[in-house]
Amino acid sequence: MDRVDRAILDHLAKDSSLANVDLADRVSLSPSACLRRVRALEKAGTIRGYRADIDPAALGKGFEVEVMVELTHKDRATVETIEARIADMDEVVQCRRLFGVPDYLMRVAVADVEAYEAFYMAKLAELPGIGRVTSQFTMKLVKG
Amino acid sequence: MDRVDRAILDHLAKDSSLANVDLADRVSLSPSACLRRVRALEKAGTIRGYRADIDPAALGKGFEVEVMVELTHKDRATVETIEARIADMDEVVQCRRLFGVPDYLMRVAVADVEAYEAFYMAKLAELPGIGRVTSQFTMKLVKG
DNA sequence: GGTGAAAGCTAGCCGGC
DNA sequence: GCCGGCTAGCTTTCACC
Repeated sequence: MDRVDRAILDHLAKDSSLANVDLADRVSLSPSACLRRVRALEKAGTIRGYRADIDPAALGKGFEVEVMVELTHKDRATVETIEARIADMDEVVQCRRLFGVPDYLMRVAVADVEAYEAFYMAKLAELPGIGRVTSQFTMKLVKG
Repeated sequence: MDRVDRAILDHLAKDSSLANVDLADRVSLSPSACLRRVRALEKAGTIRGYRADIDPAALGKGFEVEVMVELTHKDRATVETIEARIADMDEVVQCRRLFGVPDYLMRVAVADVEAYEAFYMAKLAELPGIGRVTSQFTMKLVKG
């Protein structure tokens, strides 16, 4: 893991459709040496895979909401039930259980406000042991 | 945008290193027809690009913290200064200004707890107009 | 780490439905 | 208008230096 490896990772993180010959050129290496490093990084698990970056709006997920959830009951059975059902919800992009308050921080992606309201009433509010739920819409994406 | 397009997006989102011939096979299309659809999706902006998925730990960013920030002063000058400086911080993976409380929700990635403490004291707490800051470590990534 | 040759893939052009 | 087959050109990938 040296300067060249980091340069390779940097380029591939931005654009993995880059041909190996071009990548080799940018990191000042021969194509074969470059490819060997890339394969080694894949094998070591440093490169976990290659993904297409899809516009969320095209999948009806252009509307993102940050949701903070607090529980009224935190017994094991309730927590396990909630988490299993959350993991099954297509609208939930990410969900983490925190150490402090709130208990859960999740990101929900749907088509629009109506879709969010439907999700909230039909799915989120129906979960057992759910207490205060705060849904936050982002005013500005400062970074990321 | 039909069933086949969605299948293509689904496959490429999971693994974009898939060769066009194999992708064509999985969506039951000829390679040429499949490639035409992929190029059309790229041109339309539905596929925004291709990225390598890098293990954060390999880049010294294996320790993630959710940070909620409230401001004491929300005048325009303060907000603009804060946001410009936050956008420049390598440790900040994502930062969004919310409509409600807290004012900012951000995700910070560093090597370990010590690195986070250093970031907190040297950079975050030094920003102008900063009020209550809550740093939350995630107990469990339920989804995402 | 670099060089060269073989295999594989992409991508444009054609006809067909 | 969209799909499938074919060929040309380039890229990946391997053995060897």
